[in-house]
Amino acid sequence: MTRPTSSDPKRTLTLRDVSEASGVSEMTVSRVLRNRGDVSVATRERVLEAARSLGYVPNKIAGALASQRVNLVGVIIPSLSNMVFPEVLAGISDTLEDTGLQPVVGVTNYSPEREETVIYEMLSWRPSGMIVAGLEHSEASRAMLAQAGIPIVEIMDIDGEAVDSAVGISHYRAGRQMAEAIIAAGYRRIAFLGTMMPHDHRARKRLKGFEEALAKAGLTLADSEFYSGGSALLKGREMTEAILKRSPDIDFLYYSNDMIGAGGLLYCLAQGIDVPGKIGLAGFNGVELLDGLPRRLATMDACRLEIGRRAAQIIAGKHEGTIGGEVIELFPTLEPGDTIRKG
Amino acid sequence: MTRPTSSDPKRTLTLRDVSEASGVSEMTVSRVLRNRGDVSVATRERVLEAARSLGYVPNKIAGALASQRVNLVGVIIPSLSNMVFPEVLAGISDTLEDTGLQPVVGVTNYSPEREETVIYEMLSWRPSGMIVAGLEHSEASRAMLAQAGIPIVEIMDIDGEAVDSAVGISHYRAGRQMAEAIIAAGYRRIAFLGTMMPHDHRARKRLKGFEEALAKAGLTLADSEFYSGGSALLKGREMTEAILKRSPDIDFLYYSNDMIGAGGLLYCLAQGIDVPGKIGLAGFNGVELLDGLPRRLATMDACRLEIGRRAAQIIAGKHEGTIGGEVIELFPTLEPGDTIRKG
DNA sequence: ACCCGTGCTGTTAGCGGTAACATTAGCGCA
DNA sequence: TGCGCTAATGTTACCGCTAACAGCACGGGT
Repeated sequence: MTRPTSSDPKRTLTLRDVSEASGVSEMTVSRVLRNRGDVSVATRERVLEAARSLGYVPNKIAGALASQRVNLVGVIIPSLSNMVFPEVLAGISDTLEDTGLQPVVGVTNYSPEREETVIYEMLSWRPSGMIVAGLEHSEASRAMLAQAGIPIVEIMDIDGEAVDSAVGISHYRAGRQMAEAIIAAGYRRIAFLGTMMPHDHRARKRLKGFEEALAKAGLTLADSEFYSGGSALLKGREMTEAILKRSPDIDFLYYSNDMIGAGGLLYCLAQGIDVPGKIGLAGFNGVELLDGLPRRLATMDACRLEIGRRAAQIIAGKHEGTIGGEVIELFPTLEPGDTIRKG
Repeated sequence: MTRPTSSDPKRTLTLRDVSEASGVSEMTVSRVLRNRGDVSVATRERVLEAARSLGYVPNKIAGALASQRVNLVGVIIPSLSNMVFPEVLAGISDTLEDTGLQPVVGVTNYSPEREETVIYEMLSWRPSGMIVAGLEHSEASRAMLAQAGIPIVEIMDIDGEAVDSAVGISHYRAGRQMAEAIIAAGYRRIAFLGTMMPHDHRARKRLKGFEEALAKAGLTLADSEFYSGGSALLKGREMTEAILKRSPDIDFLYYSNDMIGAGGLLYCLAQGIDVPGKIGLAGFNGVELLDGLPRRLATMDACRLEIGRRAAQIIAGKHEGTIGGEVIELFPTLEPGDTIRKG
């Protein structure tokens, strides 16, 4: 109440103010502002001018309530602190851009309880659709999503049952594929390094596929190391040091993500270890960061941008009409980089 | 209309459904669901049970319209694709967590026009407060924020005039301080490497402070290199190579962010250049990533978590009462790392 | 002349909640 | 016994906007 603000806004403006200022009914103002229905050029100009000069900002809350339409799409992801979800988001925003829909992000920190809360909060705003990372949710979460009566797209993963639609890759198969490539390249004493976050289902599925492919070749994991929290690059370095000290005969290190893989790579190079001759390395994700490394880490692109795009398309499409769940599987490409022996 | 969903939800539920199911008035249901006012234990139980079994999710749109209260805080940032804003966000979420307020993120991609749109959209949901990165906005943006009648906090930067409140550091002084430290360490042929994004005002201010401090010591930038887009780590490497080839007598490289600084560091180490003996390096931001590098890059912590926290506190506080803009300056600490000669 | 379509504008009735006030029952106490 | 008080619940009037329909002037076809 102290600082002066231009043209004292004691009360926030409504359609009525614009209507009075321009001498037409509220309804006509509403029509002008939404570009809907027929309005003569003259009144349109007059209304726009009035709205602009007053600094009117429509109240979407009232609008949404009256029209039963909300241009929001809820996007629920576990974390923002690694590069993977922002990239999915970018794909979503791009695609939603020219549909009038707008993404609203919620973060769960890999906690199912938190996810439940975030979904509940999100749904209470009656969005036009929801994009949720992963297929694993609490019973209550699944129920809420199923009941919501809006298109739901679960992303990243397709190894499981979707509530409605799904777009993603098979992490299980991604793990297998990487294992097969490693075995084909002649590595035999293979170790795994990853997170121990119990709720990173996708990392778990990759490991499962990986181990099964090893088993098929008569191999088992030679060693493994898990971490949680902290700087991934540093953890990668530390875990690599630890595992190589403990099991010096290891000839391959499979990391659950590129960031720790990069840490491991830097460690190996600093130690003068022959990569990929003596030890091979591989990560997962295809993060941009890797381009700047002294040597290109083998990895597997998780199709993040594409996943975002497809998910957004589904929402935007159903928004227009079609009903019915669809599951879209994308196929990651193995990028051998310079850290797996050729052939 | 094809897939079966549990207990067919043709129409979405309202208070009335819960009220009928539990035999009390809508008002009482509303009270129970919001924990407000006196309700007997018996009816409370009954209502909760009914709500739960129906799977009722309240409609916040209607609630917000009726109560003229929205528990959202708009957060507008230029980008999600470098680690800095997610960290600010983390600070904001943490602090908002137990205030009943919820952040909603908008991304501008460093475009003032986009920012204007995002602010407009955001305000049209009548949030309880807004947190906006930077002090530079279009006239229209500033006007909208000023008129909104809600607490506004501009973050990251304090070199300029705030619409309402501000929390941040002086990038200008941060640049000066780094220059002084570099000069004090005995470096004289100093180059700058950074983005050429015309809208990264904070990087610009750092450079300005940096150059002024050089000037005071009778120095000027020996060379400079700019980039845009692409993998920052890779760009850092490439720019470093380019600048060192062009100006081999450079003895210090000041990077506008840690990511390109890290790329430069990796390049120098790979080339066997004596760091910090022959060439010193410094970045800006204090990103976690750096912990995993072979050598710790000199940098300056931008207080990102703290900025987020303080901004959120201001919003939450004003939400409760106080009015009046406040400007909080935080002071980044110089972390010399291992890439500046000692004294 | 009549009717009907078309272009523009206004009126009415909610959307699904909540603030504020009204109502009722039950109780202690003078 | 009757008053005032509190606890528990209900009633009414919106919140700011939009869907749906109504009104009206004008013009052209028949």
